[in-house]
Amino acid sequence: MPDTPPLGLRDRKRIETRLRIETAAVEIVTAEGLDGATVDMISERADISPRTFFNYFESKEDAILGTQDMGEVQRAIAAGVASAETDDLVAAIVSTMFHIFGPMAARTQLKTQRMALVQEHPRLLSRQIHQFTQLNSTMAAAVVEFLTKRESTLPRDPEHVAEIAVATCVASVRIAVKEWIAAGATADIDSMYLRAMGLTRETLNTLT
Amino acid sequence: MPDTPPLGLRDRKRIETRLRIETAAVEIVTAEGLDGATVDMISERADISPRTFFNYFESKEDAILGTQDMGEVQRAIAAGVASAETDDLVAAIVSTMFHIFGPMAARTQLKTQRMALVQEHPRLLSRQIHQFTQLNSTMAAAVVEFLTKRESTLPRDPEHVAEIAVATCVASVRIAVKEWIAAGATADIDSMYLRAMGLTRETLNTLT
DNA sequence: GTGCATTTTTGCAGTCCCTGCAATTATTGC
DNA sequence: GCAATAATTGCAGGGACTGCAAAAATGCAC
Repeated sequence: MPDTPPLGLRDRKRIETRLRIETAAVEIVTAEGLDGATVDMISERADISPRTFFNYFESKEDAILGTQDMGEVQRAIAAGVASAETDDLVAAIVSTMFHIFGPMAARTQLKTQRMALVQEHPRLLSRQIHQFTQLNSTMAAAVVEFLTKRESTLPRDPEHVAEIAVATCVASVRIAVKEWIAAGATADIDSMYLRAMGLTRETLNTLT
Repeated sequence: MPDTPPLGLRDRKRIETRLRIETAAVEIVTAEGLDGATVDMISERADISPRTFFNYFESKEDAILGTQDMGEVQRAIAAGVASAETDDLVAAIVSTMFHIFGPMAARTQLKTQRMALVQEHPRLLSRQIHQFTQLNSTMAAAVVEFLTKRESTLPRDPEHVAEIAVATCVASVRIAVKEWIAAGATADIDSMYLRAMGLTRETLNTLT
């Protein structure tokens, strides 16, 4: 972790502008819908020229989703899963996800609105899923490590089983988050975690 | 299953035109890259006007992916899952997927090139995920119907459990298909089906 | 502060994707 | 052949996005 170097005025302005664009994008899309919001509108509210918009983001969708620094997150998740205290794989995966993403989801107006938009617009969801694709394989690798350490009998194809296991848990978390948003994003994070766990268990029950 | 009604000239031409567009799209993108291929080029090679292109496909990406009318597929899947002979939910989902998609996966030059393109261009992958998202919710609804009919004790949240169950099965099928392609797409479909079932079982075992 | 190098912002022209509309052409059932 | 229906097409236009070069802002010496 390199400590923050002192930012000059230039960099501070750049960060602030970026945030202004993200905020404007989320607000306008919330109000006007995904197709109703134009880059011109967003730029105007963010107080920049339309051309500058594309200096900050490659596409309208990217601005709405904001920027994810996935490298950091990936390392954290891998470490979290592999070093989980429990022997329960589901708990290891789900709790790690909440430990990593929970703090990021600290309720700012921006993040909450953004999550709602992702639920609402499939186009955004698929783009986000795509961003998360790399993350899934990282998680799968961590799960393999988890299994190698704890399970006396490994499944025949640890890697593939791990991928499916991750898919299952991620789906549960996604649903729990969706419910959380639908309920107004008021409940605390812990209850969302418990909900995701419960859903997974019920599903496993139903499938076996 | 309604037996094939005799197709008139009109319908035959439509099917043929659609195929011509898909082929032209894949060929040109293969040659020129995703951004180098324009709708105008594709239309010219397919011998239609650019405007007609958009009568067949919503977007350039859809033409490359060869998006079938998902409505048809969705109805088939819903019917397949709901009317499965088995009481095993996993078998119902996985076997329905293979029954619907198996025949579509017959190996052609077109399909092989298409799969390569999807690997190569993240944007196409993103779009494909989008298509699958719609399909997933249809399947989830069918699973709810399945559960309502067969299970004496329904889970507390049938819809959500169904979504997670579908995610799990779809992930298994995806892996089985990936293996199949990696192995040169030579083995028969049935072995792929058995593989997907086996993977799911192993995963459920590991998770519980 | 002043001057100079670097970075950022901006306008502009242009390409491409995609849509609605209305005219034209092709197929179908009679 | 003739009307009904469906497919194709051209056209006008909006919106996303890019390259380029001018203009403004910033950083850094002095």
